[in-house]
Parts: sequence; C-alpha cells; structure tokens
Amino acid sequence: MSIVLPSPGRRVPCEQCPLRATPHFRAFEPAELKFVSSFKAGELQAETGTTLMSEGTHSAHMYTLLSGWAFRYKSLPDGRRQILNYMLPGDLLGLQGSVIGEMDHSVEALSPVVLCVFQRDRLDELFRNHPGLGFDITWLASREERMLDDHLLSLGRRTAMERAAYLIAFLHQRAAAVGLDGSKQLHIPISQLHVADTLGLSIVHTNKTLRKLADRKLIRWHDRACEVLDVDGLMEIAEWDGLPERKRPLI
Amino acid sequence: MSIVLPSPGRRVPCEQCPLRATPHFRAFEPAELKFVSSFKAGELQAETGTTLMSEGTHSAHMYTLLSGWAFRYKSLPDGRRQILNYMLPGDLLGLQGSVIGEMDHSVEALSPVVLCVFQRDRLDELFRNHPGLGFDITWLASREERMLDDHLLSLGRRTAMERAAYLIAFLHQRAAAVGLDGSKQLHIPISQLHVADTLGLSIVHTNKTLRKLADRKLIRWHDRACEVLDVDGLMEIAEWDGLPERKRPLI
DNA sequence: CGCGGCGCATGAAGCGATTCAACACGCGTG
DNA sequence: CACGCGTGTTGAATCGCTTCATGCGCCGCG
Repeated sequence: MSIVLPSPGRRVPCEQCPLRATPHFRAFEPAELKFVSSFKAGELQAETGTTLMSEGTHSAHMYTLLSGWAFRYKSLPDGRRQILNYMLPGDLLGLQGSVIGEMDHSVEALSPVVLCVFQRDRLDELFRNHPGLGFDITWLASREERMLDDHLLSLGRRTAMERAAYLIAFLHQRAAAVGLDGSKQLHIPISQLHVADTLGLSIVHTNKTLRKLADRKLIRWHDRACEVLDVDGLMEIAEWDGLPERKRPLI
Repeated sequence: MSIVLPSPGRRVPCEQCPLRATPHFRAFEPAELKFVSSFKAGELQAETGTTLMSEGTHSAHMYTLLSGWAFRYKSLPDGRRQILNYMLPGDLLGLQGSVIGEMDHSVEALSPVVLCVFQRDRLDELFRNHPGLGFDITWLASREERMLDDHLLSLGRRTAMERAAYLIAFLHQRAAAVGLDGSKQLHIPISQLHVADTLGLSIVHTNKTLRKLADRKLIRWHDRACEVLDVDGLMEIAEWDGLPERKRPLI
C-alpha cells in the first residue's frame, strides 16, 4: 500500500496533455511547452491509500497530479492526524521539498492517481529560462496559501456543522473547477474519518453532523464517498462565498 | 487608526538595509541589490493598530516589513475573527494581492511598523531579469505555507493548553530568528484577545489557559505583552520541534 | 473629572464535542 | 467459511470550552 509503483510504460506526452486540453488551464508558450516536456522525467501510477511522500524525507522529485484525488497531512508524535488540504488534477505536489529541502507533511492517494514526475534539480533552470513558469509556480503557491487561510478560518471559528458544510462545498467546487462534475452527479472519494481528520472533530461527532446534513437533503453519504445534492445550501450554512477560480496555470 | 501614514522623509537605501546586515538573511548579488533598490518605491510608517491592508481590496503595492510586528486575519460575515499568521521583520506582505489580484485577508500592525513599498507592476520584471529573486519569493511563499500547516495541525488536533504553548513558542522562535531576543528578555506585543483569535478559543478560556502557563512559570503576562520564561517547557507541552530556520532570503 | 472602553481576572451555568460502548454490513483472506 | 477489519451508525456519560456576569485598574476624552 505504501509503495509507489513505477509507470508501466504508459506516458502521455505534454503536447497531448489531457488536462491542458480542458478549458480550465492557461495555455503555454511554445518554448514553455518544449521545456516542460523535457522537464517531465516520467509518470507514476498509484493505488488508493498509497503514501506518495512522507514527512521528513528529502524527495528527489516534484509532481503534478494528472488524475485522481490525494490529500496532505501532518501528525503529532502521539498519532493525532490533521489533514491540511486536498489535491486534485493540476495541483503541484512536493514543491516544499524542492524549494526548502525537506517535506514537512505527508501525501496519500484518495483514489487511483497518475502523477507527472519532474526533476527538482532543474527547477532553477525553469526559473532562469522561463520566468513565466516561475511566476506560475508562485501563483500556485499563493493559491494554496489562500486555501489554507480559508481552512484556518474554518477550524478556528466555525461550528461543527458549518465546518462540515464548508468542507464539502469546498471540495465540490474544486472538483467542478477541473471539470470532474461532468455528466453524472459528483462523488467525492473520502471516508468520514477523512472528514473528521480535516475538521478537527472526532469520528463520532463527524458522523452525527454529516447525518444532519444528509437529513436536510444537502448531501448523500455512500461507502467512502460523498454525493453533493445542494452546494448552495452548503455554502449558505458555512457563510462561504467560494473560491474565485479563473483560468489558472498548470506546470 | 486605520490610515496608513506616508513616510515623513526617512528612507533607508537598500544598500544600507539594517535587516540585511544581520546574519539571518542571505546576501544579494550586486545586480539583484541594484534592482531591488530601484524596485523599492518608498517607505511607510504606521502606528499600532493600523490596518495595513484589507480583505477584498486590490492593493497596488507589495511590502516587506522592515521593523515591528503585524498579523494577518480573516473574518466571517457575522464578525468572528481568525488570526492566520504573524509577520515579523523580513516578511513579505501582500504577495497574494500582487500575484492573484485581490487580497483575501486583512493585515494589522501589532506595534509601530516600518514597511518597504514595492511596485507590484514590476513583479514580472523581477521574475524575468532576476530569477534568483523569483525563486526567493517562491521560497518565502513555501515557508508561509509551512507555518500555516503547523497552525492547522494546532487548531485541529491540539488541546487548548497545547495550542497556547505552541503559539507562544512559535512566536518566540520567529522573533529569535530575526534577532529580536537581543539582550533583554523578549516581550511579544499581543493581547489575550489576539491569542484567543489565533487559537480559536474564547477570551475567557484563553485567559484561564494562559494563567496556567504562567502558574507553571513558563510565561509571564504583562499589559498587551507576553514574556517568555521557558521556551523548552512550552515546546515540550506542545510536542513541537520548532521551525528549521536557516539563512533565508529577503527581498 | 467622571465616564466609557480596553485589558486582565474569576466564578457559575450550560452546551457542544469527546469518549466509551455496542452493533451492522461488506469484503478480503487465512 | 469464519474471522478480522474498515466503514458507518447510534446511545449514554463525561468533560472541555463557551457564555453570562461581575469586578478591578488604567488611560484617553468629552
């Protein structure tokens, strides 16, 4: 479960990147595309539950999530776990390790995932020769910071019910922002334990809170998945306006 | 209180930056120094309590805190406030506004502060001509993210006592990392209301928790200031290892 | 110069969240 | 195929934290 499997041959060239083809990401300059294409060292696939990176290690790579869901977390010495944020297609993983040197959180796959692997030692080359891409990385870091700000507000000042509503509305919106809410109803691949570890609540109380949201017909809970029925209702409970997601960069 | 006063003439040239002279920051290349010197549009001084930037505005500037303390916060529509992080000398303010466009948090001065003002519209020039500085900005963003991760862990999974101990140890360490713990004992310029709004607790319970820390001789509380008596004791309670602060960039 | 506001302090009552405990269901596996 | 395990569910007891209330000292201001 905790081993990352090397890619079995499959490798999407950046020129035909299925993500970039969607309308959610900004286009590349030809030179940028060429560089990124050579920057990409390979692809990685992993199962649900795989630990993609661990706190304290010096990962030699940086990744972009091509498909699937993952989450970042930190733990206290006695085992208490806090989920920090979720990663969806197009998100950068392991930037901290590349920029500062050591990871201070772990990352785990919530679903089967595919990752693009980049060589971190060429990051300075990226900044040197492709300032637009350097700016994009800063943009992505800023966006992460903004999400963490929202989470902090939630953990610190919202009630259990508001927190739960916020989290699900947040995940729904992020999924929608990469087109995951296609034809059929969106299912968020998380268990109630994930919710509890994100909201800073116990599993029992999380269960009772989610039950109330389900009773109000805002969500429907499945096995290890949450179906969103009424985003607006959730956002209203949380007093949350949503993320101003426009076209964004993709490395 | 909420007006930013323009600089009354005083202006430290970057070449004689009092911060850079300290051993806590990395040195500039001559070309970088020259650019930053022209990048700096001026200086700003403000009193304790001044709102330096507000949520929702499109600030035209970016700042580096030259001296003093400040904090970032967000509020819910009904007034509940959450402090997100604290800023100390050398910290970048308003990067979000420059990179993404709109501020999603406010910033307030905790003490009299002096800010270096930069022109945000020359940020792309920075990335284009000085990749090292672009990388530095990403580094600083990564560092902020790391601190927010720690705060999230604290809010989500630590008890009131552990949270309080963590916060004070954290602030102490950050102050020490820029040499603010000089000769005399360090005084952190915050009120118990600030602590409460950081920890996600009520003022009453915050007061009782801080009382316990004081009874244990770990801190001493003054009027709008916290004196740290035993950092190691605090870190032990919080089960916190501290930030791995090495030499860091300064724009 | 008295009054209001801020910062700190403390007791009492009430509620929201935790912990303990028990159960149901599906699934993979020895 | 029985057993363990992960996931979701629910009731009861307990406790940590909030809310309400009150008081004190200090300072700025009408």
